[in-house]
Order: sequence, then structure tokens, then C-alpha cells
Amino acid sequence: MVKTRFAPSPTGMLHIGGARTALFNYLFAKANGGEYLLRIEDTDQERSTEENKEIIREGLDWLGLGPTDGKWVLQTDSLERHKQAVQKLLDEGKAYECFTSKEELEAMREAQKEKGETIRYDGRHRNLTEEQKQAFRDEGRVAVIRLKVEEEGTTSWDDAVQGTIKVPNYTLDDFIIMRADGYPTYNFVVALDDHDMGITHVIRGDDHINNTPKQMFVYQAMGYELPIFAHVPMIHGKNGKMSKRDGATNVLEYKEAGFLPEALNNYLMRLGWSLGDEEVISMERATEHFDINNVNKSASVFDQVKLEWFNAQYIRELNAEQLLTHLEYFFTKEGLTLNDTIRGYLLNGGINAVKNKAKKLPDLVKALEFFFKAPPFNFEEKEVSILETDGYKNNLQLFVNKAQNIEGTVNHDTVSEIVSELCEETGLKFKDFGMPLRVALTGTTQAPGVGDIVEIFGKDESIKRIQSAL
RNA sequence: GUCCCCAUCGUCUAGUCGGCCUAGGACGCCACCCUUUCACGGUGGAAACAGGGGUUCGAAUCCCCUUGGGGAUGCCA
Repeated sequence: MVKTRFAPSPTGMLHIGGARTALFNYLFAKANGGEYLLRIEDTDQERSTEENKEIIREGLDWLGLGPTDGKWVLQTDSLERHKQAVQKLLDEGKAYECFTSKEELEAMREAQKEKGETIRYDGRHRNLTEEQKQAFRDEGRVAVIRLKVEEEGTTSWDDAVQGTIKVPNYTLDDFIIMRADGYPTYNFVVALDDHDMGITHVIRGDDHINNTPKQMFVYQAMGYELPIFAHVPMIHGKNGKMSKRDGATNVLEYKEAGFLPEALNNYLMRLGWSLGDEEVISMERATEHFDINNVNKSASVFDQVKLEWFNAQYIRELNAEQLLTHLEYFFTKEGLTLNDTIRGYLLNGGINAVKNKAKKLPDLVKALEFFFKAPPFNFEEKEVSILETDGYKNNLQLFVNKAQNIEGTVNHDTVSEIVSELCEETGLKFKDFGMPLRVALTGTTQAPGVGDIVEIFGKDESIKRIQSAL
């Protein structure tokens, strides 16, 4: 069975690029009827934090990208297992103690750089005698453990998205598998854990291409079967690196900015993957049709404007009730308090009247704000000048006169009829009634169509509002 | 420096492994239309195969070089 995993490191927030890696792992697993697991790579004791773990969890949960088995595995939970593996390789002579100090390593790299050579550990402690080791220990040095890496030949693999990748072994070196502090390192531990968890497909960012040969040596030294590697391209910003200018790098900032998770997912999956000419692709459809063969090899640039377009598409797809659920948080954030009357306005037409002009949730809040207010309004200059326009108040009165004579309820159509009649009778234009009505009803010039507003407020409330402007 | 990877409109991409491509779609942009404000919407438009060599009857598609970008080069992941 296909098994993928997302393995974030809690040394920072959940990055937008990481989210897409998680998404691809999820989609691939789902599309192949497999499992998608999660493992927190917390072997960097100095930089990993509890807060970051929480932030990553929150971000993934928001996107609906939690592991299919519901387990959040911590890499350090397998510390003993990892240490035993190190010992095994040591015993088998496949790994060795290295006492080279950081200063010595730095000097070595400096020299290699000057000579134009590949920068790599030169294997100076590969064949130390017991006496030499003891001498270093007596000096107070603590050894790291390095894996012996084949120096001849080339290492290559068939990458599921990049094709065949070959790298000459002379550019590789005996890398450290266990630090002096006793904690095994990333390149060693990923291989072990991926094997232990039964991962069949390692899908990750292409910044890991260079790590792959090293990990392959670990699989080989441990006698494990290799998984399939798939290195997906990075997400860049307009000027190279992804920065705040291009959009937030922290996934949770998108939640805060009023993006819908399904929109972010859709946008992210289109960065690198395509399903013909389709743009709006639901998670359901994506999990059905995701194909790693259609993943691009080249990096893509993050474009928040297009993300906003996707968000607008998904906002329209939600009904008023669903949107209201999302909106509540943003209302309170703006200090707008919902009550039964307002809730009624919003659910019975309010939200539907404005939802397809919004790109982000806060846009809706702004568009719906007038429902939270009632006359007397604090008019601004623009509104005042409209109400003071010659004849406009009279137009309002004419409207009220007709509306009052309507039997039963007033709706969008009756408003149109009334205004049409008035236009005919007075020779005025629709806007000579529409604009003052809008201002009188809502206190603002930017609002939905007058017919919609009157229908939502109802006849009595509408007339009351208009009269208070007279 | 060395190694690895990448290269179609401004951006995301289609192009299925050479012919149906005078290169298609989407975002954005421009124009017009719709219109009671703001938007939505509709119609149309400008806009790309990085450059140079090959291979071939034929190349965006295959090969090589150049250039440009990215990544790695850690006792980070």
C-alpha cells in the first residue's frame, strides 16, 4: 500500500511551501488509496519549540491536511532506536568516530575553497587506531559519528518528478550521522524513520535533492529497500525568494486575512500540478485525479492576486449560513455584534446580495457593515450632499407614498415597479431615486441594489428608515 | 569555487514522449457592453516556446553548448 508522509520541522511556522508539500503528499496518498502520515522532525534540540509544533498542527488542521491515521509522531520518540542503529553501523565498521574539531573543519573547508575543490570532509579520521582515539579523548574531545560513504562511482535514482538524477560520489563525503551531543542527525534519521514507517513514496521539496544520495547510503548501510523519491519544485517570490512582499509565508496568516482553506488548497495544488485546463478543482476531485506525473519540474512564483481570485470563487460557492459561520470571527474582530434582527437580515438576503463581489472574508464584513447600523446615521460629506441634492428629499417622499399603498410585502420587483412609475410620472432617472434611497436606507453610498435592501429590511423598516432621513 | 536541478505570455500553466500549435486555458492588464453606487457579469484585445547549434521530411516537444534562475555545499531540517 502506498504510504506518504509530511515531515515538518518545528523550527518555525508552517511555511506556505511546506503546506503545498503536505498537500501533494496527501493528494498522492489519497489518489492511490494509501495513507498519509505525519512526523515532526524535532531532532534539532536547540531550535525546535513547542509553540511551533502547535502552530504547525493548527495550520495543517485548518487546511484539512492532518494525517490519515490521526497520529502526530515525534521523531525524537524514536531516539533509542536511532542510537541503536548508529551503534549497529559502528559495530559493523560502516560508521566511525570522528574527533575533528569545528575549527579544524573550518580550516579544511577554507583550504578546499581556495584550491577550487569540492568542499567535503576529507575522511581524516576514517581509520584512526585505538591509541589515536584515546589520545583525542584525553584531550577532552567528544566524537561525532560519520558514515563511510563510497568514494568511487556515481549514485543515481529515478525521481518521480525530476527524472533520473545522477551525482558523482566524489562530491559526497562521510557525513555526520550522530552529533557530539548524542543526537542523530537529520539525514540519518529520516531514512530510518521512513523505512520504519513503511513509507513507499518520499515526496518533498527539491531542496532535498542533494540530501537524497546521503540517505540512500543510509538505506544501503542498513540493508533497507529504497522508497521512491519525488522532489517537487519550490515556490518562489517575484524576486527570487518568497518574502512578505509576495504574500505571507506563514499559513495561518492566510486564515487571519480571510482566505478559505479550500481556496488556498486549490491555489497551492495549481502551483506545479495541473489537471488539463481546469482551474477550480475541489479537494474531492483532486484526490481522485492527482497524478505525480503531471507535476512540473520548475519552480513557480507565488501570486497572491490569483489566490484572491480563487478565494472569490469559493466564497460564492458557500451559502449564507456557511459564510456566516466563517464571518462571525471577523465581525467580532471589527467590533460588530450580531443580534437576531441582524442575523435575520444577513441570512435572508444580506449575504447573498454581496457575496459575489468579495475576494476575502473581510470584504464581506465591510459590505455588510451597514446592517449593523440603524438611523440616525452619522453621514459623511458624500452622503449628506446626496440627501441635500435638490428634489431628492421630495423623491424619497414620493417613494414612501407609493410604498405605503402597497398591500402586503414589498420586494425587489415591487421596488422596481414603484421607481419605474415614478420615473414616468416625474421624467426623472432611476438614479434620482436609487441613490437617495440607498443613502437613506443604509447610511452609505456603497451598498447592494435598492430593491434588495428594501426586500431584506421589509416594508415597515424601510419606510421608517427613509422617513428618518427626511 | 564545486555539485545538483530548472527554463512556454508579466504570473500559474496546456502541450504525453516530433506533425492536429499561424502555441490553448486561467489570473492580471486594456477596450467596449451591462448598470440605481461599488462590484459581479458579458464580449473582444495585447501578451510566450531564453539564445545558438545539431538530429529529422518535419521540433515548443529529442541531443549539445551558451545564458539566465534556483538549490546544496552545517555537529539545520
